[in-house]
Amino acid sequence: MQPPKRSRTATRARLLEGALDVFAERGFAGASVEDICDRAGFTRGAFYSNFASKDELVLALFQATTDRLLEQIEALLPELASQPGTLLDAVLGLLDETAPDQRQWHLISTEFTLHALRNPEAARALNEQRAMFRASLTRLVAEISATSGVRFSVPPEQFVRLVIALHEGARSQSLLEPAEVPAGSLEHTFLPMVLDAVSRPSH
Amino acid sequence: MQPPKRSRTATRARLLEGALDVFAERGFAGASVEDICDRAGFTRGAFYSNFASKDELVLALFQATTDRLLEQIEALLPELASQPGTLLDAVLGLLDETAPDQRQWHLISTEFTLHALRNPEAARALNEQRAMFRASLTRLVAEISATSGVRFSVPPEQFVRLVIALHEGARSQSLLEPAEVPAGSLEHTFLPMVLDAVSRPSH
DNA sequence: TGTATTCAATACAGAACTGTATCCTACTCT
DNA sequence: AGAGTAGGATACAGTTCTGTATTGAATACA
Repeated sequence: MQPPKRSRTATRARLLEGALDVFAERGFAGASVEDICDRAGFTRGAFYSNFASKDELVLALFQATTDRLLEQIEALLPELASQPGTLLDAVLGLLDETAPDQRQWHLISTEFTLHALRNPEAARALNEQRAMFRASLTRLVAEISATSGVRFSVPPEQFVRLVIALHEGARSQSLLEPAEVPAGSLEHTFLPMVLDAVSRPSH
Repeated sequence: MQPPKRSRTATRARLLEGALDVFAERGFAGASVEDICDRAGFTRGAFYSNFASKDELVLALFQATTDRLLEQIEALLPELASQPGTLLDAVLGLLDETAPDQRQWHLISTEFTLHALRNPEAARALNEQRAMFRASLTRLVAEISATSGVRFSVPPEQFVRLVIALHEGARSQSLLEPAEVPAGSLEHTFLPMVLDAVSRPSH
């Protein structure tokens, strides 16, 4: 069974891709279905042939983005864990490399977070994804700290939560004032202090 | 010249108040002018008699909220600076007391931040407001650290940026998972470590 | 080669939204 | 009391949006 020349999955993918761009530009509620279709080079007919509604698109988009993100992380993990370098470089590197376009990713994920804060179903999906994300980071932290013989005085997941919170808050400032707050500056000046405070050599 | 029974400024205020609620519930683009008017107990006629457009309302709302916020801060500053207590308690207390309804304030300010990231004019206004906000916090930090005889190894404003970034990132997590991340927990476990690392007794 | 099916384009209906123009009411001031 | 005016309600026009129904083209299959 050969795939038809115009494959269904390909147009779905292009629609999702277009939605990502348009949502980043105009926000979730501000983007019309037609905007998304124009961006993808289709008409609304194609859209409603692939998605039941705009809401369904949002969840599908989130799931697709999430899946890709988690795949990337799993691919990067062994490399980062084995390579020499500090724990912080590995963790912050992972946060950055999984989101090559910082600005777009920040807009999209913040938008979706707001959506989740108003929509229980979206909240469940988001929390699930974030839990897996934290789990990956926590594993990375655990491995590196184990090989370098360091024990934490706080649960590693708590530390991961801190890193994520600071990273997201700092990214907001960096995007608003790129000149005053270079990307990563807050993390790189303060996280080493925390790491030093919570870590102590094992034995 | 007595003010008319239906004062212009009062309806403006009620419209702004309604806009705050509705924007928090449905987002900026998701809220219609009619929604806002219904909430405030007026019709669109009153709205367009007070604002030129929905966009103008957003800026006005931001300015009004900002003004009130800065007033509150200025009122709280002397009290916090003089009262006994740790520097962190004062700073975090200020952050919390200026936003009694954490959830609504987070939704609104995040929404406006996204708006600013797509709209240079809004970005200017937002950055200006945030700069004044940081200035207040920085002054508070400077006063308390001076009276307690502590010097910082980093610029105090940098430290304030850290506190804000962490606070905002942590608030997002707390709202998404209230049970797992109690409000303020990340700040209270990690900020003391940073404070300890950056401060040293003067002389 | 002819038929059936799948997918996207087009045309359309109904709703909602913004913004305007007009009307009405209530207050002010003389 | 009566004229003038300010502020808000109502009605309306024009646009835009979502979602559906129909049509057309291309592919699979017999």
